[in-house]
Order: sequence, then C-alpha cells, then structure tokens
Amino acid sequence: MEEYLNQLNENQREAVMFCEGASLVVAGAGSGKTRVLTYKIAWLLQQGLPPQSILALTFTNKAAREMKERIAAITGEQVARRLWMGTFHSIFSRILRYEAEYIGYPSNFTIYDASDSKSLLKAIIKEMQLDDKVYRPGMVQSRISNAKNALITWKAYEQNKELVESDINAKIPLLREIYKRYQSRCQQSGAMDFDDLLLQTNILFRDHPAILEKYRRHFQYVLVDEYQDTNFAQHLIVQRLCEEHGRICVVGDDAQSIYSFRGANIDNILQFKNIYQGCRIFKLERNYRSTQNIVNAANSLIDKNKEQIRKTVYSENEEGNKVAVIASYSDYEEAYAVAARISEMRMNGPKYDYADFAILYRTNAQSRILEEALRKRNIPYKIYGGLSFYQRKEIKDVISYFRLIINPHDEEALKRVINYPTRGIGDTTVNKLVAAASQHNVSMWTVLQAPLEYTVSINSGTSNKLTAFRELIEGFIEQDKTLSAEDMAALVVKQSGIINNLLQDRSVEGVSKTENVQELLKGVAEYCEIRKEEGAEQVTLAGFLAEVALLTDQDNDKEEQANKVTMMTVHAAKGLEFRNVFVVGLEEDLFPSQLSKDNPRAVEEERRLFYVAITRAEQNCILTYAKSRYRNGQSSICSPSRFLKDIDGRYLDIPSSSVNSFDIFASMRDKYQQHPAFTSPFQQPQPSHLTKIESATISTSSVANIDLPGLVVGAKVRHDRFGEGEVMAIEGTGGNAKASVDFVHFGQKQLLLKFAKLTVL
DNA sequence: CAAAATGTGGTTTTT
DNA sequence: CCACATTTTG
Repeated sequence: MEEYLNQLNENQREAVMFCEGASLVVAGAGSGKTRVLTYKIAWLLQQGLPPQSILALTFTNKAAREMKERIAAITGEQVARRLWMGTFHSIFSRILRYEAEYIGYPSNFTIYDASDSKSLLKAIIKEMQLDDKVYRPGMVQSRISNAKNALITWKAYEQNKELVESDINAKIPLLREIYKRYQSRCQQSGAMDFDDLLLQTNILFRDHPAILEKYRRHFQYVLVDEYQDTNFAQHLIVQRLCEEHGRICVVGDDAQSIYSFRGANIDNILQFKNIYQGCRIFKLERNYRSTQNIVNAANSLIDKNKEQIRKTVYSENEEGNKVAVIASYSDYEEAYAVAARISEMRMNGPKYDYADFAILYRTNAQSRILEEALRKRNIPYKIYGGLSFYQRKEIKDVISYFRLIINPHDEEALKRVINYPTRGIGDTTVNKLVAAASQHNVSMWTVLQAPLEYTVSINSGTSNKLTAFRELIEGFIEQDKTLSAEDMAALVVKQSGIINNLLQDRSVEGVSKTENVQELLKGVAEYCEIRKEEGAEQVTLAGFLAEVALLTDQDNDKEEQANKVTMMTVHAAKGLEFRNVFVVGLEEDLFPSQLSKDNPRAVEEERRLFYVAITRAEQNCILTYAKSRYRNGQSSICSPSRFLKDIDGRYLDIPSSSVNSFDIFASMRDKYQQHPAFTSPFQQPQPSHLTKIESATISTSSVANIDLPGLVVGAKVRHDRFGEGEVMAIEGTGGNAKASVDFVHFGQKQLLLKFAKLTVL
C-alpha cells in the first residue's frame, strides 16, 4: 500500500487517507480522480473494512467495471467482487428486488426502458382521446421524469397547486391524469421505469425506517463518483444512508456538469459542505492528462461561465501544440478534412495508432457523414452510442418474450409480441383487451386468462388464437422452472416461431437480424458460463434479464481492443481520454444547440460540455466547423460557434488562409451571400443556361460560358461539397462540358459543368 | 388482417 | 434525410 500511496501527489494522498468523516473532492479534469477513488477504496479495505460494507456509486456501468478491475489488480479478484459497486440504477434495483414486498411490487418487476415508457404514454394519450400534438409523448415523458426525479409522486403532483396551475396555463391540464394512469399501468404491469428505481428507493427508505437502518449499518462507507451529475432523488438516497455516520466521500467537478436535462442538480455538489458538518474539501487542480496549451485553452473557455467553483487547473506537462481550428465549406468537406488530418498525423510526427484518435460531436446524427469519409480513406473506426444492441427491434422482440416469461403482467412486452410472429391477433383485438383490462383494473394478462369473464366480445376464431398464445407463454413459464437461461432462450426463439420468421426474410437486413438474435443467444450462454464459474448453481433467465435491462454501453472487449478511431457524442466521452481529439461541428445552433441558445443557464451547460470535449485530449485538440451543413435534407448556412471566441486566441491556431483570424464570426457572412453555392438549389441558374460552352481545351484557356465568367484553367473555384480548388483543365462542349478541378481536400475531380455548382473566386 | 404506399413532421445529450 | 404514422390496397 505504501507503494501505491507514493504514486499520489500530496492532495490526492490526503484525500485518499482522510476517512474520519464526510469529504468532498473537487477534481478538475484529468486530475487523477479515478485514481483517488480506487486507491481510497483499497485504503479502506486495508484499514480493515470488509468489502461488502463499501458502497461505491458511479454514473455508468463502464466506469464501475473499470474501477472494479483496477481495485481487483490491487486487492485480488475475490475481494473486489464483494464490493457494492455500480450505477445508482443497478445497485438500487438490486435492493428493490430484495425488498420488493415493502413497496407493493413483485421482486421480479420489469424495468421499462425509455422506449417502453414512451410507448405506454402514447397508448394512454390515445385512450384518453387527447391530441398528441398538444400532449406530445416526449414532452409528457420528460415532465413526468422531472417530477419523479424531484420525488413528486402522482399524488403529490395532483395536490401541488403550483404544478397544476402551471399545467393549466400551459394548456395541458390533464397531465396529472396522464401521470396517474401511467403510474397505475406500470404498477399493474409490475414495471418500473428508470426514474422509479430511484423514486421507489426513496419511498422505501422514507416509509420503512427499519429497512433504512439496516442499510445504514450495512454500508459503512459510501463513495459517489461524478457527484455533479446526481439529481435530487440520488442525492437524497445518499444523504439518507450517510447522514448518521457521515462516512461519505463524493468526487466531482462542477465544470463538468452536463446532465441537467436529466434532472442533475449542480447544487448537490455546491451545497454538500452545508449538509455534512465538518466536511473536508480537497481540491485536485493539477492536470496530468493534457498539454499546457490544451489546459489553458479549456480554462479560458470555462472562465466565461458565471456559475462555478473557482479553481485553478494547471498542467506541468509540455506546452504542446496549440488547439487547432479548421474551417470547412461544408459538413462533407469537414469530414474529409478530419479524415485527411488523421492520415496525415499518422504519417508524420509521433507514431499514432488509430485508437489514439477520437472524433467527438454534439449529436449522433453527425456520425454518418464522418463514417463515410473515414471509410473512403480506409480508416477503421468504431461508433459508440446510437442504437445499442439491446434497442434493436429484433432483440427487443426476443427480450420481450423473456420478460413475459418472468413477468407475464408486463403490458409493453405483451403488446409487442402478442402478434409477433404474426398469429392473426390484430389491433382491434388488442384494443379490446386493453380496454377490458383498464376497465376492470387488472393486467392484460389477467384478461387473457379468461376473456369472457371480462366481457371481451370476440369470435371463436380469435378466441382460439388468444388461447394458443396464452398456452405458448404458459408453456414457457413451466419450462423456465427447470431449464437454465441458456436453454430457455434457445427454446423461446425456436418455439415462438421467431427464428423461422427471420429466416424467411432473405434480404440483407433479414440476415443481419438473424445474426443479431444468434448473437443474443450467445450472450445468454456467456452469461450462464460466467455465473457458473462464479459458483451459481442454476442460472435463471430472470437473472439474465435483471442485468440486461440496465445495460447500455455494452460494447465488448473484442471491439475495444481493436485499433480503431473512436466516434461518439461529447456526453458519451465524459471520463475518457485520447491522445488526439477532434471536436467537430462547432457552429451556432448545433454546438451550442439551438434549443439552448435562448437560455443562459443552458448555454453555460453547453459551454461545460465543450469544456469536457476539449479536456479529453492529451496531446492534440482540433476544432472544426463548417459554413454549410445538411439539415433535414437541404444544406443551410452556419456561422461559427460563439464558443470559439471564448477561447483565448493565444492558445489557438487559426489558419489565416481560410479565415480572417480577428473576426471569424461575422466576417464570413458577407462572403456567403456572394456565393450562389449557398443559396437554395431552386434559385440556381438552370443547367441549360450554364452550358453554352465553346470548344474549350487545355491550351485555349478560353472562357467556359457567359454565366461563369472567369472559369478558366488556373482559376480558383469553390464547390459546395468539395470546397476550394483550382481548375486544371476544361474540355468538352455543351451539355458534356466538364472541368477537371484540383480540390484542396479532395484531390482532382472531373465535374460536369451541367451539374456542378461551381463558383469562381 | 397484413403489406405496401404515401404523408407527415421533426431533431440533444442518457441511466 | 429518415423514422414514424396513417391510409390504401390486396
């Protein structure tokens, strides 16, 4: 242990060794936060605390997994395994399953993911015959989520004058009714959404002091990572567990708080010292990750935020390169410029692997064009985020069968598979079932068991089909009592007819779906194997399901180890680091998002997000923006992000050739307007006007046509996809006239003048 | 009742 | 441009 302590600087060591009471570690970007947490846990263990009495809460599964591995390396696997380490959601879902009887849920409750809740909300809005443009499901969902994160149950919501008034003013008076029905349907289905996991934990602790006491005694020491991103529900759970013994250590950085849209409350970290008397505060300000230029650039940026804990993050690494800025004419060119830069950096200078590069963007939608550019240059890449494996249709379908077997009252799962594969139970029948269920206040499954008792009017044909489906599921439930998860999964896929159904689809997508389902089966088998190695006797489907429900970033080792460029959103990059980082799409209305621009607090959060992006870089940070970008199918003009001018110019490297370095923001606007390339295609001169070209050859260097005077060999031109280039040759006549242009980022291209929208510079 | 065709509308970020 | 919803057709 001595040896480990010596690897820490003084501040870090103090933070690790202080265990007397509450402590707050304010950890600047790259300041060795994870190292402090892992060594602190190792230290606690060495002090004699048993591993099962330590609770360590992280924000992502990945963070938990990594920390566990690092601790295992110090203490050995046996000890590390017994720690309570995981996300808030996974840890407290475990506790809730164990204590389910106290809160009126079955211990095999289903966890609804965001799309399950949304689909239930849609159904409820429809049943209430409300306009889904007034009660937009997404909006309703986020309001309910916010309420839950603030620990406002549907009952409290209903009784809260302020909320009810505000809904009336917002012309959505029935929101409370939707909330109420939604909650009752969840309960009826034995299901919790993500927010319920935290809300119900709070209710459990609030209403059952003896249980709270049990966990207070159990968890002798509590650590929380990324405390700046906790919401009120999470904050209160932690407070309840710790307020007596005060053995708590939270780690965070207010400058990296980027989840307020999900209810994260920055006050949690700001108020921490007031809640825990005698709390010690440790500041980690030395950045070990990045060069001085990167740290200074990031500091100068975040300095523009009003609300923050002032601290001085500094680097003693080398000065390094300045933060580069690349301007492009289009998103297309931007992507190519990034790809070209990666190739170039790999050729020259230090030896970089592909894995040393990351491309970060604000929205997932931006990945497509980057992907294309990298593929064309044969640069291997991997994309994080987007639709995860478990969100794919075919996977959700199979999982829905699993869910139904474990908990047949799960309405969303039932609705999903009652007619998949198609067995002649259509919308009309399903609607009748739903109506009967809600009328009698029972679950759909209950209705299905005795349709006649619940006055469902159906003909005998439909009745037979329903019975067949019911018996299929009942048969599965019976089998599940004896079979392992692995065998059960295989059985379901086969007997439900899913696999046959998929095999009939010979299209590319169909084949890929089949492969995905097989991948899932493999995953179940792997899960069984691991659990058996750990000594479990019978590995159940329920166990598999409980784990899988909270899995999101599950990209496994085989991809991680491959040497590939990483692409992800800035949010997903939090906590990671790369030698070289590209942050792309630095334009107004994109980064910061248009939804944030009118709200100063939201803009500050976007600025923190940008801060997070920059501070991921160890050696080189490259910022790019485009002057036009495809948006909803058509290109639109963009101006550079306000954040670019927030960075002190001393740390920036702005090429003077492309942009007037003093005024990068307003200067380009005039230029755009001069160039037809950036106006709507319908305002373009028609092709027939463009193509009156006399015989033009390389030698003649004649003017190509009257509409584009100056289009001669040697002229500088601009293309709205390829950017700037030089005309190398012009040949052909009339509609076949074409120019050979050497573009800065794309090399030589032959362009048919009939189609190419060229502008002479 | 299911598959195909045609509208429509809409975009942050995620446990 | 693309995912989703509704309408049309078989």
